[in-house]
Formats: sequence, C-alpha cells, structure tokens
Amino acid sequence: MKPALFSVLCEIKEKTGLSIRSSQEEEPVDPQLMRLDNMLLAEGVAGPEKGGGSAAAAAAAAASGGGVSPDNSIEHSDYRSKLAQIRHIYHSELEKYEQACNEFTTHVMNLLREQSRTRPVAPKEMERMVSIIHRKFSAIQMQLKQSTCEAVMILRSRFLDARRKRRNFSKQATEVLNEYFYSHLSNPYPSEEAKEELAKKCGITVSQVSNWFGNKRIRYKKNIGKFQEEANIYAVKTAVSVTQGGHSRTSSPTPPSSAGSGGSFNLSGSGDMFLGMPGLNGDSYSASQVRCPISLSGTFPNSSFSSLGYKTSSEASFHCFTFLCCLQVESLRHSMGPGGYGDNLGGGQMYSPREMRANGGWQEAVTPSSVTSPTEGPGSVHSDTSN
DNA sequence: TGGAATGATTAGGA
DNA sequence: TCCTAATCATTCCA
Repeated sequence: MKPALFSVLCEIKEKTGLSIRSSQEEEPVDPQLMRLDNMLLAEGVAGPEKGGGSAAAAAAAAASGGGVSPDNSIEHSDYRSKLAQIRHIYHSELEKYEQACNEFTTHVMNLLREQSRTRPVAPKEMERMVSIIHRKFSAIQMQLKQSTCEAVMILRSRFLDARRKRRNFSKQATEVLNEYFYSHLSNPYPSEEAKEELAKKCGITVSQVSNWFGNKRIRYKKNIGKFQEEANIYAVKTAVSVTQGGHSRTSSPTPPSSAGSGGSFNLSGSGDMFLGMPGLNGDSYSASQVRCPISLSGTFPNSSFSSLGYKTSSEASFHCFTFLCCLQVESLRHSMGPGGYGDNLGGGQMYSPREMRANGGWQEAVTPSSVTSPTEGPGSVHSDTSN
C-alpha cells in the first residue's frame, strides 16, 4: 500500500506545476554578471595571473599619456602589488564562496534524500533545489565581483591621480623651449617634427612639448607685458649666438629654399629666423626678433648682458642693431626677388592649413602690441616681413 | 605659509 | 586632431 501511494503522489507531483517551474529555471546569463566578469578579466583580476597586473598597469600608463619618468617604475610596481593584493583577496573569497556553496548543496541534498524516505522527492525537485541554492550564491558572488571591481577602479584612479604629480622641467629644457617659442613668436606652432626634436632635446615627451606650447601661448597672450623682458632676453641670446657663430652666414645668407633651412631644426644656432631662413614653420622675422633692438636699452638687467659676453647694454644693443640692419636688407632682397619669402611660405614647407589659421589668430592678438616700438627713431625697425 | 609659477587636464570649437 | 581657454593640482620661493 505504502509504495503504491508513494508512486501515485510522485505522479501527481510530476503533473502539477513542478515541470512548468523547471522549464522556467533555464534563465539566460545575467548581463551584469557578464560585464563584471569581463571587467575583472580585463583588469587582470580574474583569469590567468600571468601578465594581468602589469598589463593593466601598462594600460593605465598608456591611458594617462604621460612621459616616462623615473618614478614610473615605482608607481607601476606599487600599482601591481596593490592589484595583486586585490586579486588574492578576490580569489580567496571566491574559493570560500564555492566551498560554502558546495557544502550547502550537499547538505540540502542529504536532507532531501532523507526526506525522500517519508515523502516523494523527484530528481527534478532536487535539481530545482540545487539551482535555487546556486542562484542565491551567485547573488553573493555578484556582490563580491562588484566590490572587487570597485576596489580596482579606486586603485586605478588613485594610480592615475598619482601620475598627475608633476615635476618642473629642467632649466635647460625650459630654456630650449623658450628659445624656440620666442624665435618663432610670429608663429609659435611647432610642427610635429619640431616637437619631436624639442622633446628629444628637452628629455620630455611630445605631448609635454605640446602642453608647454599651449600653456605658453595662452599665458603670453594674456600677459604680454610680463613676458616682454623674457622675450627680449631670448631674442638677444639668439641674436648673439647667431652673430658670434655665423657672421659669414649673415653677410651671405643662404636662400630660404636652400637645403637645411627648412628640413633640420637647429636650436643652438637658431639661425633660421635671423638669416631669412624660415624654420620648420617657415618663419621669417618675427615680432620678437624685430623688437629686440628697440627695447634693449633700459629693459635689460645688466646681468643678462654680462652673461652674454657684453660689458654694457649699449654694446649689446649696438651689436644687435647692426645685425638687424643687415637683416633688414636681406629681408627686402628676399621679399622682392623671385623665390623670396612669399614663395617659401607658399610652398608651405612646414605650415599646415591649421597652422596658418592659428597663426592668423595668434598674430591678430599678439603681433601688433609686440611689434610696435615704444621708441620710434633711428633704432626703430619695423620689419615684420613675415606678414 | 601664501601667492606665483607651471605642468596637466578638460570642454568646446573648427 | 589640434587648438584655445579655463581650471586644477602641484611645486617653488620670498
């Protein structure tokens, strides 16, 4: 009687909702769980340990776009160790979770088996019970994954924040950048090649060079007066370096189209601008170059002259002025003759359309005030032939 | 220690 | 993609 009753009960159970419910249990994989899994995999927390942390660190470094600083390796190792810590905690928690899940499932299965002696427990019912337990545990697993992801994100943001810490460029680097800036004041938009050259010379990245020029342009434009003295110093420096090292070139300047004028960027010589040889940007005489002899007297600290090898400011002024007179003649010669500056700029050696646009905007805002001399007279030179 | 200087980041535009 | 302009965050210096 008992077995017969048992089998009938089983049959009834089969026919009722149980079968329906079991079909409903075939749920698709949770998309959120998938996202978390993917993220943990990408961050190197889940999946194979090999290269995970370093790959993520490298990715973070690449994302920041910063240069290679000596501290980078320290920061990377710090990031890696923290990530490894998170990974370790995650895996140990995951292990605990799996263990608990298995233990609980076994426990419930045992209970059901025991109960099956007194009431009908179908295999499907057992399966259903197991899946319910697994679902409950997967919710916990999701929480674990979520908090792990959060931890990684926090670590990452901290790592990137730390990378924001800046170091001032070396004096020499700033000097090089300023030299370029003031010698190309009419168009302070270095080409890609010039940026690379500057970056190499300064020991910084190209993007840092771009940042520097971006900041410099803005700050110069905002406060031209403040930068006037600096501009003068660099103009004289450049003039001196050219006159002292290249008088022969001054007396017989290389035509703008000649080899070497546009192709290579020579910072130390900086002859590009003064010798009627456009630099990489096709620059000719810029505002700063023209301004040089105008505001020399009175505005220069004596130290800047002595450091350049002059005894007095008037000596430097004279030297510079004489030089610019030669320049002026050359300028006229080039602008009138075929293959002069017009040709050169038209050829657009290093001018990109963007640069031309930007240049226009720059000159509109900057050139008038910087070219205008406060002291009109014999020493006053208006030779902005770059326009 | 506060303000200036400066490198980096971000949003929006062309 | 590069630029400007604004802003942030850090470093430097009197």
